Formats: sequence, structure tokens, C-alpha cells
Amino acid sequence: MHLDLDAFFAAVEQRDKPSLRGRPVVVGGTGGRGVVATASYEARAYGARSAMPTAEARRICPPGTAFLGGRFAAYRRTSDVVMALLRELSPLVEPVSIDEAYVDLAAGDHDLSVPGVTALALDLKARIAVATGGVTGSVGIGTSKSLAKIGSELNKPDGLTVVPAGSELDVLHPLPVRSLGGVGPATAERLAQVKVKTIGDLHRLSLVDLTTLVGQAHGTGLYRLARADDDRAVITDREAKSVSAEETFARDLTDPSRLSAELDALAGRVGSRLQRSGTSGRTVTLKVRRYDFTTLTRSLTLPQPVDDARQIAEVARRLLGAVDRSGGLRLLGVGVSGLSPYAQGDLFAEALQETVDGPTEVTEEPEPVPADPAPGPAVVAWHPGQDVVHAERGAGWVWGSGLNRVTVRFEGPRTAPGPVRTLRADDPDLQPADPPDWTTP
DNA sequence: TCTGGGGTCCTAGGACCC
DNA sequence: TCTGGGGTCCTAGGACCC
Repeated sequence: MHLDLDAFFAAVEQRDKPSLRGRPVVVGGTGGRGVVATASYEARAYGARSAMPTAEARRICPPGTAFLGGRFAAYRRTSDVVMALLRELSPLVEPVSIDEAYVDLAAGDHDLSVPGVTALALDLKARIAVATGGVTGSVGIGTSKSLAKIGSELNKPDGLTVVPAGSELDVLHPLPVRSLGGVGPATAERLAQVKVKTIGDLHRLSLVDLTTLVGQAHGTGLYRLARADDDRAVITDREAKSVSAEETFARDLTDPSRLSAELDALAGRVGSRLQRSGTSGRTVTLKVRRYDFTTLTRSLTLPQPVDDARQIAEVARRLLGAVDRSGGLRLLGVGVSGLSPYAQGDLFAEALQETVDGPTEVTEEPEPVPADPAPGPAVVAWHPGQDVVHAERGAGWVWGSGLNRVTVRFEGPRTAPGPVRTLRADDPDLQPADPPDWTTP
């Protein structure tokens, strides 16, 4: 079974504010650069849609339309109530998002005949409406995730569609390819170029033609979905693979200190979420959207996982230093991926930390003194693009560099030219500047 | 007053290793 | 003299989803 709550954010607002009932309601970003998250069915009648710029929705919706910024805590509470009802049906419930979930009815104790699941779904919808104070949902039931999802889309809002076993292809074939999960604008356009518009058309394509057209994984996936061949399981707990935060600014930013402060704030959000979830990750990714909407990412994988906001901000700043910021930036984002469990108080984690940081407790052992002097001065700070390096004992010129490495020729006595060293980002001689100074040309 | 924010998965090339 | 074949990891971008 697939359940999709109807115009969810708008429905919660209409439930909580009776004056909004029967009126167009748009929930989303209300600023100049906001987009629509959810439009109520009344607003959809005027053309308002998810992902549409709110400015456009304001143009096409009549006076009296409510534009709301959203109350996510309220949506979360309502969602939790619904998910709890689903868990009464089966232990196997997979929340896809705040307003959507799959339920493996076969894992519960149910009559799986068409009349049986129809009665079950009608009862569920009634109980959702009562428990949430009037929020409705659309339900699809079928022999696979794909069919259940398609079923829930077929009769919206407040709908119920059961696709009986054996009738899958009859239901699928007349539908447009866009109905299949994973077929977006780009794939639909490619398929249209070979005259494939419906899932029935798709069924006639050979596996080789399909994978040539849209790639190996995508092609084999679509080949199977067109045949109602879908054995994906309902997964109750998915581990997060990345944590990120991003922000579109009301006006493009150029001021380095403002950008730096924004990175601190974003890294702070990511770091606290990582720490709350007891994870940390090795790869830090910076996302940049320029004034002209061109978007790029830069990432760096560290030798050890991080969950500390300052460290995350440090890496992000270094990455931003290598990006062309002329013309202004519209958006900055910071993410951490390559996550691993990193529970505090975890003995294994502490042991791991010891190997990284050395013993936690202060020991009587003196710092070991190297027998031979280091071959060159330690580099204190270097940022991509920077051509002079300041070191603990002198300065050097950057001979060559990549994003996470630098080759430096250090000054030395005239009789003995300085050595050339290549340092990677994880070289202990390459230490973060404090305060970070990525603005240095 | 054009185009959010949070994610997942896949691909492709290069470095590197055996 | 000349250049294999397998694999993993990292980086960057793109498609897609809600």
C-alpha cells in the first residue's frame, strides 16, 4: 500500500485556521525568491503548483489567497499521528517523506483479497481523518511498490485505487511514462524522441535500446517497471547517507565576510545535526549558485570523519576560496557525506579517537624530538589560488598546486636553494589558518 | 519579484593499487 | 619496446524525488 496525504501542508493550515477552508492556500517561501511547497486544491484551480516561484503564484491566484511560510513542527506532529496509524497495520512501514509512506500489508495479518484491502483502506482513511482533524489521503494498493504508488496517484484527492493481481499491465500501459518513478523531464524527453510516450510504448523497447538511451541502471530499471516486475522491499529504517544545509540569499552576496559568516551558520546547522544523530562524515561538500544560477559543487574528503561545525566551516571556506565569486553568489550550501556512526561514549570510537589525536590524558612522556631537522619549514596555511606560502620558519613560492595539494619551493641560503615539497591537504605540516583567511589572493 | 531545501542514485574520468 | 586487467576511491555533475 502507498499512502499520500493530499496537499499536506495546506491541509494542515486549513484544519488549524477555519477561515482558510474553501479558500486558495499556498505554503512555501514567501520572500522574493521563494517557491511553492504546497498549493491547496483551491489554489491549484488557478494554476498554482509545487516548485513554482511564489511570485508567479501571487500573479495567478486571486485576491484573498493565503500565502503562508509554513509551520513545520505542526506538519511533523500530524505526520507522526498518521505514521502511527500505519504501524498498526503492519510492522513494515517505510516513510518516504513527511506526507508519504509505503506499508507492506502482507507483513500484517490481513485479508489480501480485493474486497479485503478495499475495506482496510476505507477504514484507514476514516481513521486518518478523525485522528488528524480532517486531513485526507490518497491510497493505492497493488502487488508492488510501483503499482501501489501509481494507484495512489490515480484518484486524487481523497482517493483509493486497488490494482488487482493480474491486471497490472492493463493499468500501466495506457499511462504516460512520466507516471513511473524515476522518469522526469529529461528521461521523458529522450523517450519522446523515439516516439515512446506511454508505458505501453516503453514495453515495446528492447533492453539494449533502452539502456543505450538512458543508461545501464536506469534502463534496466525502466525495462522492469514497464513489465510490472518490481520486487523492491519495504524498508523501515534507512540510514542517512548525507547531511546538508543550504540557503538562497534575498540578494546576491559578494562581501567575503558575509559569505564567511554564512558558511559558519550553515556548517553550524550541519554539525549540530550530525552530533544529534551521532554520526560524522569524511567528505565535506560546498555548493555554490552564482548570480546567473550556474551551480557547482566542490568537495574534499578528509582522512578522518568530522562532525564539528568549526572544522566543517574551515574546509568549506577553503573550497570557497578556489571558486570564482565575481558577480555575486545567490546560494551557498554545506554538506557532509561518507557518514559513519560516531556515537559519543562509544568505546570503539574513543579508541579510534585516541589513535587519531593521541592519548586523551596528558602523559609524562616528552614530545619526541626528531633526530634530523625537518627538510623544510612547516607550511602554516595555504589556500588554493594563493601563490605565496607563509611558513613557520620563512616563506616560499607555490610551484604547483591542485585543489588539495601544494608544491612549494622554500627560500634558503643562496648557496643551498630551498627544497621543494609537495603537501597534501592531510599533511600534518599544512595546518588551518586561524582565523581562516581564504580571501588572500 | 524567475527558478527552495532536503535528499538519493548514477555516471564518468583520473589516481592509485596489485 | 611498449602498454593488461582487475579493482577501489575520489571528484563533479546530472537526474530525480518530495
